[in-house]
Amino acid sequence: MSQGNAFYCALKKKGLRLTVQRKAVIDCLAASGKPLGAEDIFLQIQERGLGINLATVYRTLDTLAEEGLVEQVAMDLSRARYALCRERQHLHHFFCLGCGESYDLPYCPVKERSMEELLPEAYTVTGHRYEVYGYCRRCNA
Amino acid sequence: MSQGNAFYCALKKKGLRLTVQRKAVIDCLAASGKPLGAEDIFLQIQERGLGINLATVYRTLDTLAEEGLVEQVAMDLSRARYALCRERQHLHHFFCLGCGESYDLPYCPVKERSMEELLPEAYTVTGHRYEVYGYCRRCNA
DNA sequence: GTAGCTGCAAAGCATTTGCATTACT
DNA sequence: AGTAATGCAAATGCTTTGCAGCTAC
Repeated sequence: MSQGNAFYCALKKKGLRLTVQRKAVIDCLAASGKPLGAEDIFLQIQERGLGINLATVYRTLDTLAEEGLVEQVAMDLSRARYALCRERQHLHHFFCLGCGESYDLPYCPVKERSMEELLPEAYTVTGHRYEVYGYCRRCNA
Repeated sequence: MSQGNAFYCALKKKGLRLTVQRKAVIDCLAASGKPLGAEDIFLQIQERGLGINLATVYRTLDTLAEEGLVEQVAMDLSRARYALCRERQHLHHFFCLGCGESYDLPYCPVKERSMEELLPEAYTVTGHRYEVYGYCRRCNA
């Protein structure tokens, strides 16, 4: 409820309905510090006592992604993970291969060096993905 | 046969058998400029008249990936793509959303700036992913 | 000769879809 | 009221697996 408010508004502005299920998905992603898979979201919502269908979670994530409110993360190629998009900073993560936690990377390669100087002429860049893998402090012990 | 030779040797060195099917998969990836999915590889090998089973393609790609000879590419999260690893330069790609072609990126964010200066202390980096999406010259018209 | 591979067919999962019902606006 | 969204269950599609037969070494 708290942090998700901006996302509620964004949905309404786009003419989409603000349902209990959509709120729940947004809240869940907002509460979690790390990217979540559809099943994770489904289970967490159920734990909170709210009923929701897995198919609805998938459809909601699809919708949010289309509206640019959520982004797919490649961390684990065998299942899609999603994270809320933040306004100013890009979504770049460090993933701990030990505990699975993720931490924000305060660095975006595309921001630092313009793509134009790296690509042939007449190419257009519309997006990018940048993720780093390794072990966090705790798991290094 | 041509470019894949180094990969044949690598397999043998690791005590793995050099079968017709494994050669075919390596050759296919070496011949293609862009990352391929298992099905792509399967079809291309069949077109060349060689028989192979899809399951074998998957198993071969798994094996090659375990040995560090092949890398999964995140381009399309709905199906895994693979590319041969090259010795010196990292695997970073620009993907054209129009025609699906991929072009090598002559730039690696991790090489340019050491990760240590960007991450908290006692973190270890073992790998990363960096991919750029957009439109190539031809598709921009 | 023998362990490692392959082929085949069936199983496993994540994700999607069709359709009737429900509930935002 | 009307339409978009949900639930349910079945379908889809990529990927994996068990097992018997084959083959590289």
